[in-house]
Amino acid sequence: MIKLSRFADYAVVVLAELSRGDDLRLSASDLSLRCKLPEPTVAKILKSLTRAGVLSSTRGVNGGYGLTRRPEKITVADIITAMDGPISLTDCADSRSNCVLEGQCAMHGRWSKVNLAIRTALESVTLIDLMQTAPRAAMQPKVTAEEKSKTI
Amino acid sequence: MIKLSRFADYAVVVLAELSRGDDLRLSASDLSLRCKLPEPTVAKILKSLTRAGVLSSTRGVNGGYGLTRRPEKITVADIITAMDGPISLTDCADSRSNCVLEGQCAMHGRWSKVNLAIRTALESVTLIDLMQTAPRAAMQPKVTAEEKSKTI
DNA sequence: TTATACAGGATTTATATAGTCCTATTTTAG
DNA sequence: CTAAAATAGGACTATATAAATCCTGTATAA
Repeated sequence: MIKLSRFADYAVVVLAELSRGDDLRLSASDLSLRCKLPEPTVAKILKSLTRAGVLSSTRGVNGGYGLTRRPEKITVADIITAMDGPISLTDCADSRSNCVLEGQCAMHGRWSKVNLAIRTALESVTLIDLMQTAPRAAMQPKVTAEEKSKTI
Repeated sequence: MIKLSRFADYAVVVLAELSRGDDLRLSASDLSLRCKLPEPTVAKILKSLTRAGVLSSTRGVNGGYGLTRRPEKITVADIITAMDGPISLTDCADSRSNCVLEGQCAMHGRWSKVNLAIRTALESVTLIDLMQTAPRAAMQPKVTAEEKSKTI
């Protein structure tokens, strides 16, 4: 299905918040509050974005996350790749899951044109483009952070 | 997730078979045999493609399916739309599921650039393009038609 | 040296896809 | 006129994937 994963959508919201620039570094719990998204989920997203090199992290007291480059240099392709792995319409079939190189199996051969077209499309839109059209709301999670913390 | 649905992949295989042009019309069972895909699945795909106007159908004895236009006029976007519905990274959130018009809700506004870019990319590749790179094999279904028909 | 905050993995839960099957309708052949 | 062949459409079930949570470990600064 050609659908955005919920994580990728959340990631945009989180990155948009970090792009506002009022604070240089924000912790996972800060971002959870500001974006109104569940903290465990936000934490997971931040880790993925850090591993992908989109964010840098600082441990310890007053630690947190910050962008490694300016928002106009962060593309939708970067974000989706960070959250869901390489952008490819087909994850190579069955047993030969070590098929990473394109042009090696029939599937990749057949769909490589399409994959390239999609990647190019996603690389052409940046975080700035996404921020200009809308403020900061995301697909709502099934249970929000607030509801969850209302423990009797 | 930006992944092709299995149905969309199967559809390409089936359409490729119909594009060979040796026979004008082929039945669901014919296509199932030729493409080595389970018949119920093939039947379902053919129905969807017919409803979408990519195929025409004829009922009754000697009936079957045929292309409504030449393969170079059938785009990947046509096929994916037929199988999985409109190409949009976000199916509009929650309750307001009757939000069909873009620009009406924040989600669509935010992602409309990306949706457009992807649609354009998928419209630029035709069935002919897919056929030239690879012959006719698809992601394998978990249980193949042959195995299933080996009923003791 | 203790509290804070990130790192990474394991596990459960929910959702959406894939696959199958059943009944109705249409059409041609005999 | 009847029977067989073929599509139309929808309902149901199982399964795979994604989402969400939780737990343990490690680094850092006050």
